[in-house]
Amino acid sequence: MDEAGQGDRPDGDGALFRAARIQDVARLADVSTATVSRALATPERVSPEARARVLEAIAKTGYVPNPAARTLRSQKTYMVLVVLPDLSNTFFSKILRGIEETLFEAGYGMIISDLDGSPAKEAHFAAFTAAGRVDGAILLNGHLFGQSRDGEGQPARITIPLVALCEAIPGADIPQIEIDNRAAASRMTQHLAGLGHSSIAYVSGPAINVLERERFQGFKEGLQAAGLPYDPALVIPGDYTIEAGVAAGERLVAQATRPTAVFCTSDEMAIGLMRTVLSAGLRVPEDISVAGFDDIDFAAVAEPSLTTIRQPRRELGQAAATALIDLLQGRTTPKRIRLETELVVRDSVAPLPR
Amino acid sequence: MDEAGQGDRPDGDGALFRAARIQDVARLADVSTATVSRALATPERVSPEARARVLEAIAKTGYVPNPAARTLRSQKTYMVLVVLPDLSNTFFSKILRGIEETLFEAGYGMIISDLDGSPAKEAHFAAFTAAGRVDGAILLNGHLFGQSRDGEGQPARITIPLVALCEAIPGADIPQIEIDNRAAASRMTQHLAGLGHSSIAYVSGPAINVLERERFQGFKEGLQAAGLPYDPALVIPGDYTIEAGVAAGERLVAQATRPTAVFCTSDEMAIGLMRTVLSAGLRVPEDISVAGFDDIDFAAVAEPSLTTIRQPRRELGQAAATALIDLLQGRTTPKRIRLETELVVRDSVAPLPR
DNA sequence: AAGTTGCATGTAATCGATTACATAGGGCGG
DNA sequence: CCGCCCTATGTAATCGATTACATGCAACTT
Repeated sequence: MDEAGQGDRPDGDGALFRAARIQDVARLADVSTATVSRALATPERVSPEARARVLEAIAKTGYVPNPAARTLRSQKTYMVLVVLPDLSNTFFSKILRGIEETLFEAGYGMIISDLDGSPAKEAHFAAFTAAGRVDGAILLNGHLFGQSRDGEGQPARITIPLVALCEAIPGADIPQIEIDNRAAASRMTQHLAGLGHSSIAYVSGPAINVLERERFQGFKEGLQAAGLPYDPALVIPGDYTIEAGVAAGERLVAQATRPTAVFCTSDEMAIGLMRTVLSAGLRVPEDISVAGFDDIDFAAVAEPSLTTIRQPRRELGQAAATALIDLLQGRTTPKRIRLETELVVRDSVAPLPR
Repeated sequence: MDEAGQGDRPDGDGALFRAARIQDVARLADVSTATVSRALATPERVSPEARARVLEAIAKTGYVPNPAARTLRSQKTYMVLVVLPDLSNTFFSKILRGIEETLFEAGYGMIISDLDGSPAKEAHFAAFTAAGRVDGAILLNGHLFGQSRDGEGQPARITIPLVALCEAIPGADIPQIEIDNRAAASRMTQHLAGLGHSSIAYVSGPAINVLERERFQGFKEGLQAAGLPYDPALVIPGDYTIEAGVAAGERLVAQATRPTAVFCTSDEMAIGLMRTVLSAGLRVPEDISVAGFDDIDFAAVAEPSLTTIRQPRRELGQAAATALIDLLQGRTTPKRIRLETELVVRDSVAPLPR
């Protein structure tokens, strides 16, 4: 054994505490460190007796393998990087929870990077992955490291498994987990049209965004399916934020002739927009119907409650984590996973009054 | 398809790509690995010439120090654990952003643990810190590892620096970063009373919660300062969620005699409550004034917009991260940091009509 | 009975940095 | 001119696990 009482457990005398190492466990169980390691990693390759002694010694010492040492040797970190554009956005945080849950169950930890639109951070995290700090990454930001959103620039040389979540990354040969944005947008558009609305405004996301492109496509398809013409004048630019919704609302109330329905491509925008048009004295849905997208928690308690498209956010996170874990553990995973959305009908949309 | 293609260096010859190690840099700069290490960690202890050669070699090779090796030897991870009760809650996610920002600037990474009320996860993360996976932790959950919220149980032996954020941890000798919940609640109560309300309901947080205790105390103090009696019948139990607000609202509308104002201790509850009372045909604020707490983004666009207490969430996160970094780097930090809140007057509260 | 196979285990190399200690050389005081 | 100190640098130990390889032994084959 070590000097005097080896590391001295404090339970009792308050001596200095030193975490147990594999060596301590090995000594206590009267086996080699190799056997301890095997008892944990590949129990079937160790005799039941040895295993029992090892487990007992581990329980007694409170041994926890040192992750740095383990990583250094095995080149595995059991850490996953999650890259997202805005941590403070409700939409992402529920997805994160799904990710975290699943990773946790599989024994992985999660490191979060809020890019915040900063190229410096992006470079940093690219180096991060290159340095072997994580085994894999889930990208929620719609583009690869070092590449701008429109696909320009050299993607950094990342050699670890990646998974794209929500925003598909065009041209990247990695699994994509998403919803069918086009179909969902089309469905909502047809829902509005089916209620008699023929003048439907569309509040967009950022133009470069993949989601936006798909939803916009879906919007146009929906119009077409309903036999309505597409009028570019009814497209109001937005960026998914509450403020953008407020701005869009101001633009609407200022107009002489107004659409009878507005399809906002995020609930935040829908809520901001409703707020503005209500303040201007219009009624929702009597004077104007408003639809959202995402079904965030506040959609159900907005005033009026918001008709929207529900995205299974938690499940999206879980699916992405599962896909990544599959890759990390050498299994295969589908290149594209699409989860179902749901049209949630509430009070902010009404039939066009006669 | 892994071999041959993936893993080999695209720039040029297609030789196998292997991340540069300190050895490679040392060779290229014609110095020892010790000098490379010193050139990075303590540049002033290396001659300018050697430093220049090292930096050049690093640029050329794209060398990034292997964190596992560094950690193993130096016992520093440059990682911070953030423990929080609910990742999907808007309130926390904005705080997280403040934390992440500050940690990032100081060269630290962030690992997030969403406890989700699970003791198993808690044990896991306690082991996590014990295993030296992080240098320090920020606790947003109001209690120490292994200790239930009411302070029972042995706190796990955590030997790394900790900081408590938002929810002070009674009895723990660690820096606490928070707002003055009592003063803020008292202020809001007096605001309501000052508008003529003498029957003010209070929708509480979870009873065991430290925030709740302080806010409740502040509520009672505010009543007293305004010369109003405290009536236990006007206290409605809640837990900060939208659903709790909805439930509280249902309870209110069912009552024969109603208070003229309601102070909800979270914006989520206020919004849920408003929704319910509005649906029941009451008007806010004409029939009943509603106040919230936190000033989340949706407070400003609620219908009506919500009078509330603004917590500087981003700054809280930044302050906690700064305090922790100070501790990690051997500096001292105040035991208690209190950030200012602000009473935000909007439309959900009105003077008591004559 | 000799040879083969395979299991359980131990020995020691290894991962890639940091850092304690050793050493060489240059400047300076006496 | 000698010795001392200080600076810059190199050598090698070290962090704590995993794992390639070696070994001993029992069981099984022929």
